Amino acid sequence: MDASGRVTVHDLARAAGVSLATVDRVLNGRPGVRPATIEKVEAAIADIGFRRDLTASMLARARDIGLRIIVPDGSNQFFGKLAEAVGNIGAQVRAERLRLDLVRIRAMDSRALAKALDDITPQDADCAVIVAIDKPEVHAAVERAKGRGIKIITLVSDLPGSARHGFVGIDNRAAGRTAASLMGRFLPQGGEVGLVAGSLELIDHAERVAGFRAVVEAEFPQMAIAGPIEGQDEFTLTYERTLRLLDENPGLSGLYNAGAGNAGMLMALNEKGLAQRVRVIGHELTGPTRAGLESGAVDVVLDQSPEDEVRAVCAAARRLVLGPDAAPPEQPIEIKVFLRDNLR
Amino acid sequence: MDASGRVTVHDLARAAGVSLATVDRVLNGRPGVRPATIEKVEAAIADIGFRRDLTASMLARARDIGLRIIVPDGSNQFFGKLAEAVGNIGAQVRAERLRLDLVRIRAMDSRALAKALDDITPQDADCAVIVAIDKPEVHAAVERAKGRGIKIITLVSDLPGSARHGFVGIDNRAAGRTAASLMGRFLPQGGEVGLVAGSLELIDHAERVAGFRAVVEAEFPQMAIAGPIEGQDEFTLTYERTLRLLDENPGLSGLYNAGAGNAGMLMALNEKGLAQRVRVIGHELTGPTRAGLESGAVDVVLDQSPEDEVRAVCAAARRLVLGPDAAPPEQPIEIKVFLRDNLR
DNA sequence: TCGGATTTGAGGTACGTTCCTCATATTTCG
DNA sequence: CGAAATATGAGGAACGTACCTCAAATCCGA
Repeated sequence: MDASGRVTVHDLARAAGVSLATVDRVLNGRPGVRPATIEKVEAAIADIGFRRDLTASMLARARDIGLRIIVPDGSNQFFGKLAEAVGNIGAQVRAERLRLDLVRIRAMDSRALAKALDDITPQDADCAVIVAIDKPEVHAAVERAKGRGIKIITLVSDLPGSARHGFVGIDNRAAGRTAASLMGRFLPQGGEVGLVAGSLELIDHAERVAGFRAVVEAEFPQMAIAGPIEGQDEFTLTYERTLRLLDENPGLSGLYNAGAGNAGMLMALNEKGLAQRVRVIGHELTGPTRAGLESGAVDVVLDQSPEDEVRAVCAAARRLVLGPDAAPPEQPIEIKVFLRDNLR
Repeated sequence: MDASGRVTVHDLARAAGVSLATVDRVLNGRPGVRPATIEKVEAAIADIGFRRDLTASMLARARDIGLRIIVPDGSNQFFGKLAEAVGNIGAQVRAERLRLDLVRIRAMDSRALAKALDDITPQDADCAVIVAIDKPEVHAAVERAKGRGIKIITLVSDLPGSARHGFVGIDNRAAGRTAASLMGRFLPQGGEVGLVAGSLELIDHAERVAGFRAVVEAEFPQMAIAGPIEGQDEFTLTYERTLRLLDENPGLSGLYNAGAGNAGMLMALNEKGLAQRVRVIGHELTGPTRAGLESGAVDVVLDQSPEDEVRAVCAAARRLVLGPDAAPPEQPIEIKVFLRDNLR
């Protein structure tokens, strides 16, 4: 240890009894080092407690870490906010040498997603971030990208069973359970609750619905469930199907929307004059849900903060590209619970 | 990857028509530069969009930013978690050249706090972090520390009207309002709710109680409030006073604890066999509240994450010591809402 | 044991800033 | 106007790591 108290690569080389060049090869995973030597260096790292100085490391590599973030396009408010968050956080992390570039593709189009992945060269980006669709062509494109040395992170929607390097998003089952737990307490003498989703073919929506169901069955047997209806996260479709749901179940006392079509659902509710009487729980703090909270039409919004998610993606990418101690340890994105009273 | 479209101090010097030395003087607030020259440099900064490269900056200054974090001692579970968070986050941010050192003093002892502040020399730390107590001796000590060039950040509990450089903590009024909003929905046909606090002389507790009251009066007139009782955040006192509260109000259907004495309150509740019947909302996710959520004795916990707060303190300190773009923009700590179903 | 392949060493430059010294230019004021 | 005070410039050495080149040492199989 030198006078500054800081353990440097030089100290490490001395401690391991090898040259600086070899230490560098080990630290940066370059080839041409015998396993025995690698072990010697790693032992020395643990021994003297070496930790790579990230500020120096970032400075020395003299290049950015590039992330290509692929976000579905369309009218979905949440993905709009996500894209916006990429812009905001991107500006902030530029000073830390992370470069975020955003690409938007048609929603639910797995071909377009695969093509966007194939388009990425190692020159473009070190890391690809995708909102996954669980289809064979996507799995294949992920494999190919990995073959080119590109790291893959799934965002919001995971790709189970694939070789992606990491996932950033909330636990959607827990979100559904939380919604049910609140709804059950809101309706202590029971009642009928309508379920709304975008599509049960979207893994996150399906998981929320399943979580909701599980808690209702286990803990609130006095509650009945109507639906789910599926509105494809589109305004008009969600509006129409909600209207029908309300007509068919005139005594409805609660509504849980596990999907994104909040505006349509709320319009139907308003039209029926039920906005204040029916307890409403929805997802994602966007224009319509925020307005709903403020007017009292919506009671609770469960939110996955796009900003937090983008930040987590940045941390994960740093970790993947620079090594495990380049970022705070991975921690799951938390589900935020908003009422009118704790809105920012 | 990028052919280095990077704007450096050299570019800045050229653009401003001054030397590198002068740019450095302006950037780091060193004396001996005419106002007119400073303006010239600042104009050039805006003009060419210069942003200081923090990785290089941190590397070059070759010293850590030191934070002295002063946390109350005692049986309060939350401050225990806060101290723990300082340890954890401290280990993480060492690689970013932040040095956190923790000092614990007797809780509620403003003299001890003032002394701890006076003990800090500029060699020890660049920045002092305190859980403030609103007393003259603390104000005075803050002034003296500022005089020595030490930055001051208040944590959890602010020091209104003082010269502290920043505050990190939640909006406690909003927390109280949120609790009331949930409680009101939990008891749609009204009922009596007991209020518990540590001490109304603690600003944060008082604000929570006030927020709770305000919402109940404005929106849930069918609800009645009993208390508040004050348990000094101590186990036995809170236990005894809760028992008395339950005896005097046998029909109580809700309990809101704005303070930290959750263990005592829950023990009383259990002893009366009311744990499942009474709706309970408390603060801070600690051992007792977590157990309460899991057993069903507690319905909701409002939490200010100590980890988030320590991280925010680090960001604020960086901003104070290195300049405004050394950290993400200041954003308030959010109130987290936990039910059993979204526990981590 | 030789020759080629692989592994290791030595040393340098670069990254963008901070902080230093010393010299020179400019301003201020008696 | 001249001397002292103040502003500015020029240049260089860190900070700790990455990445490069070239040479030397060591390994391995035939």
